[in-house]
Amino acid sequence: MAKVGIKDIARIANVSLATVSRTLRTPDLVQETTRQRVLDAVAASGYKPNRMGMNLRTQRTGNIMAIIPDITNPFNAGLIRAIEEAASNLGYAVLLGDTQSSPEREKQYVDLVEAGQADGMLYFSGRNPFDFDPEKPIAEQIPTMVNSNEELDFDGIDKVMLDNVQAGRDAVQHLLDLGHTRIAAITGPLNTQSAQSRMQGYQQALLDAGIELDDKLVIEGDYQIDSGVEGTERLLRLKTRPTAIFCFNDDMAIGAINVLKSNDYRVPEDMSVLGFDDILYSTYVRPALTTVAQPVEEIGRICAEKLIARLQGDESPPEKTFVAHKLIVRESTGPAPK
Amino acid sequence: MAKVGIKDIARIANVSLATVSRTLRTPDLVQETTRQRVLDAVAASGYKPNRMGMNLRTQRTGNIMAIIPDITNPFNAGLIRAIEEAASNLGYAVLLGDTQSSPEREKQYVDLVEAGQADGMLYFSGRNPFDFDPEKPIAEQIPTMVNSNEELDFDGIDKVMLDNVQAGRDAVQHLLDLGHTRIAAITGPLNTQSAQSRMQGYQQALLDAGIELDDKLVIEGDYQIDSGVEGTERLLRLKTRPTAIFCFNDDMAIGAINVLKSNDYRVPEDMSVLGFDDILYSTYVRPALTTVAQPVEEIGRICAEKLIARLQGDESPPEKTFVAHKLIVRESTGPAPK
DNA sequence: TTGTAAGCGTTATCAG
DNA sequence: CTGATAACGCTTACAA
Repeated sequence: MAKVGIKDIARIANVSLATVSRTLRTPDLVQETTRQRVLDAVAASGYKPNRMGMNLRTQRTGNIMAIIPDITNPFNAGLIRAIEEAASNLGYAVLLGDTQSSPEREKQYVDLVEAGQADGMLYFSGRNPFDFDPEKPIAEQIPTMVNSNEELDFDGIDKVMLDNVQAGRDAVQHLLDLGHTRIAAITGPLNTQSAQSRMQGYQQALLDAGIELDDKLVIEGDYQIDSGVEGTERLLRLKTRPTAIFCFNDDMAIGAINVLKSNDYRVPEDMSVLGFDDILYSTYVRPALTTVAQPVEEIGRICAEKLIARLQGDESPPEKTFVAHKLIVRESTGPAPK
Repeated sequence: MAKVGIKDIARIANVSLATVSRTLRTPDLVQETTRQRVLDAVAASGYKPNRMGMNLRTQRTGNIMAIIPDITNPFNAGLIRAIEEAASNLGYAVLLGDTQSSPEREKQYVDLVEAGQADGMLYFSGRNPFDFDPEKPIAEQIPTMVNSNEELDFDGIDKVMLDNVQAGRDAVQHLLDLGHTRIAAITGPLNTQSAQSRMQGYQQALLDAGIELDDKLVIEGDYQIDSGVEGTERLLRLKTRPTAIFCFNDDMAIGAINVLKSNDYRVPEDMSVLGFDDILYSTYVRPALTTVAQPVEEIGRICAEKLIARLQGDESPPEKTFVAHKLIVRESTGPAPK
């Protein structure tokens, strides 16, 4: 590309560099006729102010970085879309950091932000990538950020969270209400806060209902379809089988239903399956998935808007915003078999 | 964040700015003892070279931008993941531009690249966002780029493409082989090159088999689940119904199967359904989807590697790389009903 | 209203 | 092997 710079415009329009810059940034400060001359030159030459120069001078990039475990998970993809939408409306571009849950990759992307490649970041992991001094104020040691999905174990930053304990309770309560007593769980990785909390909700609901916990009915998954498949296969081998399976996300529930059908179980007549997230496909699976919906659009939007507000000078104390989950009853859950 | 700069390091290590920079970029040029002193200072202070300064000076950002219609489409998400993976291995970060197929958003992201926010771009749309002079060499008028998925109507850039005509033929031939003669198509948007080409393949296969084309059997979709739903509903209302539906992507096929089941059709006994893309969910839908697979991982990787090779000085003539599709027969297609 | 000039944080050139 | 210094392209005091 033939590079045309601010100097060229200045020469063509016969003004100084400053005037060109002002015409583009603060047109009011520039006389009508001069402004027009400059704009004409810009249009004629197709000049685009160079971001690198601009970024360095203004100390901002106009980028925010989203650090996320896996973009092929539809929940995450929806999140990114919502973020992208909100950010774009506010004049920011989104840098994507897909980490495949690798701590090294997480650190690597955080480094990029700390080096000024982005003005701030959205962090959807529970692993602390920083190495800060807990004695000193945290805000001064880390980049501007919002944390969501998986909660970090320190305060002093904005967080957008779901009440996963209550969500877990609600899910199990729905199954209890349908008369189930042997309720299995295929969890997420148990070193994540989301899975731990849902697990806690699961246990609380059962205990409150006077049902004894059974280790055999809890299987650790990894939020991927395959682990729903394997988990369900294991459950079906048990001498006393469950009558319902609470999967900690929809992907695993889809895997579960698949195995059940392959083995001639009717869902929900023989076995109820409950998911989590309410991804698009949950409506189209047969039977349609009963699931705990997370408000993806809202989460993504709030995250982006909150971060950008901070970048634009919002100094209010960091807060934890809770978003509401909602049980969506479709066809994959039904009364416990006799 | 307390900003520590190259100056601070220079002071602490008692060397000049230049030496600090050299220690980090070209350690070989620096004496062992000095190097150690600098590295110690860097480690102690947690110094990260500022990208903005670096970018401006070196005239590169280390970013590539991926401009894509919709990240929530699993095929696109897989593409982005593959790109991200390959780019990250080569030391590049990926800027995401989700355009929701809006021409304005496409232009907007291209502008960002032209302004130097990224070193090059991957462009997955068929709409020309440029305003170049066809007389002059194109390469000098547009940023370094690779085009894929939907083909742009000009040459002189690298492209990574599927043979959509042949893929369409193969899909229809599979249905013909099963004895189907009334084969419907739910297409993508007919202003896209991918849909046009698949359509062409569809027509060719039918004509070659001596089957007359029937406009009523062709319905324009938009690659979203809903349009598969609506398209199928329309087909079912026809006096003489088709016995097979070729959907131009898997999402629409999933929508189609859903409608069929709701209306008590057995798939594939009463109606065959064929998809395109081979997204992850196509294995888990019931019946599992017969589909034309695109090698997503390969496409993403090639795109990223090709672009980065260009950015690193590859001057070979632009080429069009073809990737191979593959018909994957699962359960959603079967012999035509009598 | 406009121009001059400093400076953002690097890297690269050129001496020493 | 190391240091001084210019330059990358832009914005923004400050001066005129």
